[in-house]
Amino acid sequence: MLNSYDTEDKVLLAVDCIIFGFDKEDLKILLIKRDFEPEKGKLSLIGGFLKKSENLDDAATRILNHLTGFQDIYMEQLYAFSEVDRDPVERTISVAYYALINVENHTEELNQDYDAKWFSVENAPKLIFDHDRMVRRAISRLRYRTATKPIGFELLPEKFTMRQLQKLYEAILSKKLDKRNFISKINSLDVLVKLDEKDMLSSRKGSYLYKFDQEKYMEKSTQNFSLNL
Amino acid sequence: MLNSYDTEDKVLLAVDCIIFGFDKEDLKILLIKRDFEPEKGKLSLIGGFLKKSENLDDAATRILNHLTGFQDIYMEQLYAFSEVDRDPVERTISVAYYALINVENHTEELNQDYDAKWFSVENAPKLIFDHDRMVRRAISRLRYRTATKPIGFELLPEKFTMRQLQKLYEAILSKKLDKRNFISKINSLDVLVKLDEKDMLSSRKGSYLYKFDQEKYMEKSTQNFSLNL
DNA sequence: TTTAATAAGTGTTAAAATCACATTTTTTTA
DNA sequence: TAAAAAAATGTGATTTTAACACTTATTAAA
Repeated sequence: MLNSYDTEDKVLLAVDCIIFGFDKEDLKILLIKRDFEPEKGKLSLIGGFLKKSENLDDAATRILNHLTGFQDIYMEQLYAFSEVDRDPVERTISVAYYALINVENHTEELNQDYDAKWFSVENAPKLIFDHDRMVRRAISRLRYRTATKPIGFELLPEKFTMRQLQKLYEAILSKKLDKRNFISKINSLDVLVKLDEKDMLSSRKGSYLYKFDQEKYMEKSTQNFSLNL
Repeated sequence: MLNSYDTEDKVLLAVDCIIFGFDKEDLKILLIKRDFEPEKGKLSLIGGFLKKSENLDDAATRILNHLTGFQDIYMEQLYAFSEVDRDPVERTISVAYYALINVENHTEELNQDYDAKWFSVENAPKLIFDHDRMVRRAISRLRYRTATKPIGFELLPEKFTMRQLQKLYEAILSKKLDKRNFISKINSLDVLVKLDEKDMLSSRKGSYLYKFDQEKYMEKSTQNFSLNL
């Protein structure tokens, strides 16, 4: 059956995922050694192709789950990369997504069939194709997101200290923050619950653990706010 | 020649353009009556398909130029829309772009072969497919952009009054602004040049015309800044 | 020619937000 | 019991933001 679209070009649509993780100190990204030509053996983002039967969000979720085993992950569409020669094999447009996860909770479930490893975002290795550009754009989006959504929490374990939360924001924004000012700004968001429990690993005194107030957190995630750190 | 991508699905990649214009009072978008089935006769964004030989930015520019005659227009990629059934004819992913133009300067050069007309963004008509969603997302991006780039200027004639600039920002943000505060914030951006000329159309006293300082403007457009209105 | 009308132009002040900054507390281990 | 280590906590100065009203320049009408 003919239709007016029949003379148009069709292309491959890739989905590449920038997976951010945090391990108490540094912001990391998950990379794999590409196991097919071209650029076999080089480092690459986790990626795959869109199927006709799914939308891009679903494809991103499927690809992430397939290559890592991760489920229920925060993902957001980033940008479509479309330079004509970006993939030497064939004309491919790639829609990048970024995801946020907590390294600790997810490292054991990492699917070992694929050689995925965490790399620090600072001094990251060179990636194939235009994947470096994707990472740079993802970082810049992530920085913006911290100012509009309570996003950083996705990267932390369920219970965490203020210090850890601050380290996370410092890693994302790549700058030092003042402890007292940070705490009062975070508290003013009104999404945290202070627990009676202390974390005794980091100091002799021990530091209080926090978790978020699920309800308030969901509320703030759907609204917009402004957090200037 | 076979390669590892051969078993993957290929899809049509559309590019749809949200073209914002400003006519001294209201923020508008340019729409066309679709002249082919399905949904023939209904209102739609300006769109077309990506060719294998071009990237998305080039496709957006080509499509805009072809359907309107406009050239040298500010465009920015917005988002990829990919619901499986978004286009009933065939699986199509659409990457939306938005553009900003000055209605006055461009209405005469509007290509009359296509039945393109300006519609107010407030009380806009219902559009085909998911084009309404695209418009909503474009407005929200545009609002954000006003806070980070000297973007609004693309929508004004070369010489304009402070009043016109304020009206533009009011239309984009959909709220009233204080005249004195607005002027001082704009001036602090340091991109405007006050001319000796006055616009005598709007009042008996006449109001000074401004243009931008090209050099400073370009500087600020590439940097980021923060303008809270 | 005087007056009425119209939008333009212009500063100040109070309130709120931001930033810089240092000491005390708790606990463990030597 | 003293020393060490990180946690916890508040204030004051500065900057930014927001609210607010009268005077000026000009033209058209009386």
